[in-house]
Amino acid sequence: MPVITIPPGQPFSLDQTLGCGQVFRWDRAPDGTWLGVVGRNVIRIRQEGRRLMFSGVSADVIRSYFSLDVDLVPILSSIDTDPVIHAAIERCRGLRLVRQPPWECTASYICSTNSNIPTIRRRIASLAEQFGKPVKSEGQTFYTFPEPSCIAGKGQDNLAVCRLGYRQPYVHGTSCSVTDVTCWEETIRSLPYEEARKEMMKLQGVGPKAADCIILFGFQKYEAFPVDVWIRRILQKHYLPELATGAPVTNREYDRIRIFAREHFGDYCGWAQEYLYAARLE
DNA sequence: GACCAGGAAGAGT
DNA sequence: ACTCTTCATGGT
Repeated sequence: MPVITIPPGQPFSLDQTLGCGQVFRWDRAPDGTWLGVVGRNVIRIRQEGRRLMFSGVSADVIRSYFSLDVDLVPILSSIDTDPVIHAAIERCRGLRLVRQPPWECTASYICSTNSNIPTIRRRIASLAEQFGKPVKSEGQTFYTFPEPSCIAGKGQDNLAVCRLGYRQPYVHGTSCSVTDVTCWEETIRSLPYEEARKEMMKLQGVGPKAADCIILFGFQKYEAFPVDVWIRRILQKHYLPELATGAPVTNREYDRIRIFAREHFGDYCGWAQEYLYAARLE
């Protein structure tokens, strides 16, 4: 089995990275091996100290997917501006933002609205099983995440079994809009954050929160700061007490929070967001 | 049953 | 440009 040795001084935790809720298609076996489908490949990967044992793709793909080429220490130093984020960094040290395939990320976060993580995972697994291509590995069958044309082409009837609820027409509509994935990807990639955000929000089912998640997880624009109910709660408690407690995230509040975060945490506030989110439950 | 979950669209102001 | 309402599904 191929091995990557993580350079000394580069924090990395596979469990934190795959378990924090940024990705929806990875499963952890009791022995600590993670299994996931990325692109056309089934990946198995396990961490023992500073060694990563993996199969299914090249070492370069692993390094890129898990952002092991990103120098994490200066990023953590730059966002470590107060005791609250400091505690989150201590607790989740080694968490890295993953480089998610942009289209899969887009469809995933359209499916994520107003839902909990187990439900989101089931929806995305169902999309893959219905429309993706089967891939065999060690005698088991897995499914790639489907291209937009595969979802758009088969009509709404096949989509119904995925039980997306009111999100179904959004997934279908956006699948129809993104006909040329490569071209669409390059367009978004070439735009600066604010413009990419506006462009993403033209897609059906993509509002401010989903747009920020896609830009952060799919396009590595680290100044994005997605605001969901958890992040709002955390910021209300520790940073912005003037926000009303328990209220829904209005549009105006959303902007107020993300602009505060950008100024408070700096250019890498997206990393701060993920550390705060990952540490949310305690 | 009520309430919540990595919200967004559409209608009405 | 800002509220208010509705939306479908599953977990607790």
